Amino acid sequence: MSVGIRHDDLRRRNRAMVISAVRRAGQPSRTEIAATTGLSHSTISAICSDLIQESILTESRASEAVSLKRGRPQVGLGLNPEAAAVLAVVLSLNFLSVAVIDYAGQVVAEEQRRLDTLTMSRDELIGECVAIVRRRLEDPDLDVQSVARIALAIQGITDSHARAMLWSPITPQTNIAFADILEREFGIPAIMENDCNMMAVALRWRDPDRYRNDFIAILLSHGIGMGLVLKGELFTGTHSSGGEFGHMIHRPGGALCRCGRRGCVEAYAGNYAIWRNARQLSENAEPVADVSDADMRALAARARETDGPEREAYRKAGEALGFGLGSLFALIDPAPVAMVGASAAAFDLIEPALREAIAQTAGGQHSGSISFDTEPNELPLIREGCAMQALNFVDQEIFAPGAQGKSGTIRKDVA
Amino acid sequence: MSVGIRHDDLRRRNRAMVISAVRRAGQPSRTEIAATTGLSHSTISAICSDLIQESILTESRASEAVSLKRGRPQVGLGLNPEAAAVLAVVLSLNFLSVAVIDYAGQVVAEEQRRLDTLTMSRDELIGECVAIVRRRLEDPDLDVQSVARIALAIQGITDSHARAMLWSPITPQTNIAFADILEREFGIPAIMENDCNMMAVALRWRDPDRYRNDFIAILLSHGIGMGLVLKGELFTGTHSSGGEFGHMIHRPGGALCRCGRRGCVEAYAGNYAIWRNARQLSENAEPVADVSDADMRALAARARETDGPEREAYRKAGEALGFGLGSLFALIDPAPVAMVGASAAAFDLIEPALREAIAQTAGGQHSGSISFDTEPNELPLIREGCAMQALNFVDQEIFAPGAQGKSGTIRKDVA
DNA sequence: TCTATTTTTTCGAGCCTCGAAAAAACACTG
DNA sequence: CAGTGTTTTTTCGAGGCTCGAAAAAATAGA
Repeated sequence: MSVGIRHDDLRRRNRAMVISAVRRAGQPSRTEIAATTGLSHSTISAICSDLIQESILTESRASEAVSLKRGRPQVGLGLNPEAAAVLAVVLSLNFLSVAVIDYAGQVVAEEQRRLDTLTMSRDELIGECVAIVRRRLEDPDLDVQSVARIALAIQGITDSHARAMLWSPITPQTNIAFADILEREFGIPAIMENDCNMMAVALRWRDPDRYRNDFIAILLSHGIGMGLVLKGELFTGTHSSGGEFGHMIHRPGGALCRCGRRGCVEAYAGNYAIWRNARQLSENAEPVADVSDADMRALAARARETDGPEREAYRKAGEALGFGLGSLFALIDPAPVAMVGASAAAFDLIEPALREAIAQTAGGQHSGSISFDTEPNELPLIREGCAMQALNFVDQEIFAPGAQGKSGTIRKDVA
Repeated sequence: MSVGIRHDDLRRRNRAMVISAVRRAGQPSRTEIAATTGLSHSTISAICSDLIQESILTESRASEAVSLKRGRPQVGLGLNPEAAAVLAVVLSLNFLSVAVIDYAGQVVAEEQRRLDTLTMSRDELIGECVAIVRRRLEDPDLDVQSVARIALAIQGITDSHARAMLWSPITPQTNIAFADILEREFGIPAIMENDCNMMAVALRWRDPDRYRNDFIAILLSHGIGMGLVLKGELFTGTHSSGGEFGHMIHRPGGALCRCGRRGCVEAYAGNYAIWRNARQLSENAEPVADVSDADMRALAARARETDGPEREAYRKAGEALGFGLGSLFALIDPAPVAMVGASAAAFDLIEPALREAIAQTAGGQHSGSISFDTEPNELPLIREGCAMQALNFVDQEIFAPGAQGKSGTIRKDVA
């Protein structure tokens, strides 16, 4: 069962709260931090003075704008960019990218690389990931000592401990424990995340007003993915990254899905499915491996022009997404939705049928109030989410325990 | 955002841990509690001595069995049955029941009553609930002062704050704030729970080995309901009790559901749907209001005898449940399932088609390892769950803060 | 320069948990 | 039956943490 609270946990947790308050607010004063955390001014003062001593926070004498008030001006506190750095690695179809992000969240270096992920061997794939990380770590401008975390996001299913890729559409390989591999290779804590989950994390940082405690990020791409935040927490399955919205069943025994099964939402709404329907191929036709963004754009253009099979294909996609969302809403209640990925640019073609379908489901009672946002470019989102997830780890697990907390970590390992 | 930890929270939380350790373990010694909570012996000793002083725990000199060891014998600690009492009220179709449960979890009194919920007016329905509670509270054997919580479970949708029934199949009335009504009437904290959620809570208390952190309880009755526990927490929707598994879409535009929509899982697997299919009525036929348990048993008997429309009706039910579970498993990964309710007695007729359907879904890869338990009688489960939920509230919210904690509660109200 | 105002730090009080040692309560042994 | 060993529980002082109140610091306005 859950464990009792030790006395030393208290400081650790409150330090964590202060750090995350600073990360969220940007340049808050001690007074503002006290207000948002509910802790007393004296406690905040003590914690902040520790954190500054440890070079985690910096005083940014940010009197500038706000000095309209009388009284002693507030001193803004900021994250010290040099306190740490993290690496965000994103592996997607035929594409590998890495970014080095400082502790304040700014990108300080990046590198991108085209690969042929579908045909690479297991060792080649791992080798490329290790190599791109190594090149960044060998950058003379980077203090390797400061790199505190590597986060790797991949399209596909990861395990719930965020250690391994279990399955991915971008490679025939399965069960690659990327997190363990990178940790062993570089001696830096690493984590393996699902791409759609990272999209959701990033959306929350980008627009916390809209994407607060409960929302859905759906990736409309070659396949269909989902990142789900419920009650302020990233939702994951019990064993895997979960949230395989694309493989909920839309029509039992229906169209052939890339996963080999039939009737999945993806088999109607994935790019290959839209392509297949637009071409008026059989629902049993083998899904094509890839459809270029240009081809999809052409398809969408044609659908907008004439009421032919292309438009019908998008309609079917909308219907599948709508009934899928309806079933999802039956479970979790309606929530704001972000449509991400190339096909989000064609959401105008998808939306009517989608809304019509939702209206026929349990979520339908609020179908008018459900709002959709679109964001055609998923890669920056995934990278941002990755970076925030990694920085969050540094905040909570490395800096919150503090210097003597390290002995605490060791004790935990021993126990 | 989440709030910092005050110093006084520490004691409150650790008291809560001790209380829940005792509730779980039955008669643990101080040493055992120290082991399960991870707190030091001295802390446990201090907390226990407080709790005994406050008559929340009792020392039960339970040397009896375990005195095979040398050394000072352990002193068992138990919950003091007289420390408090709770009321568990269960409102289901044409049936209202209440039980008084002491702090140790034993039923000390109960009352049941037949009603005609479908035709009762709003005031009559509320009146019956208030009256049955009042009769229990007026029982001279009961110390009214000790009643610390009323939990009311109802078939249907409740709100996520557990205050009101939003919609229920047992009555045409909607939006009844039962929790507020009972609180105002009796001045006792009350809560409004969903019946299936309470089933899940009870299952976990009954068999914590099987129903630990992730599992599903499905009610097979006139309608189809679900209680879901994920990561050790009862899963609820963002606005409502959520988990409306029965209204996930099985076949878009399909059979007419009791909710007025089409193609819901329930429209194939609810008693009325099985009845409708067994009678070979149209899928558009209006759902009947109720099918007696005897009729359903006769249906099942006939389905076991001959391969006619009855058997086919159960097959369709299994198929709908299977594809529904498959979609659910796509979202949360497979988990143990308990089939509860009268139709669980016919699970032998449902299971083959259910497993066949699951095998065609994303959850299918583990379809062999998914295990189903059946429990035909839902009412005792719901009442148990209600009682545990109420007792848990008393543990966490009343006894954990302790005597001076009450000022804390007041301060919270003010803030 | 003085005053009012707001932010931040300082300081002592009050709790809480912990480890070590002591006390308690028994079984076993000769 | 007294002495010894063992295990559980309590006691006690040390060390931390947060809090409120008061003091100090830093500025705008008069």
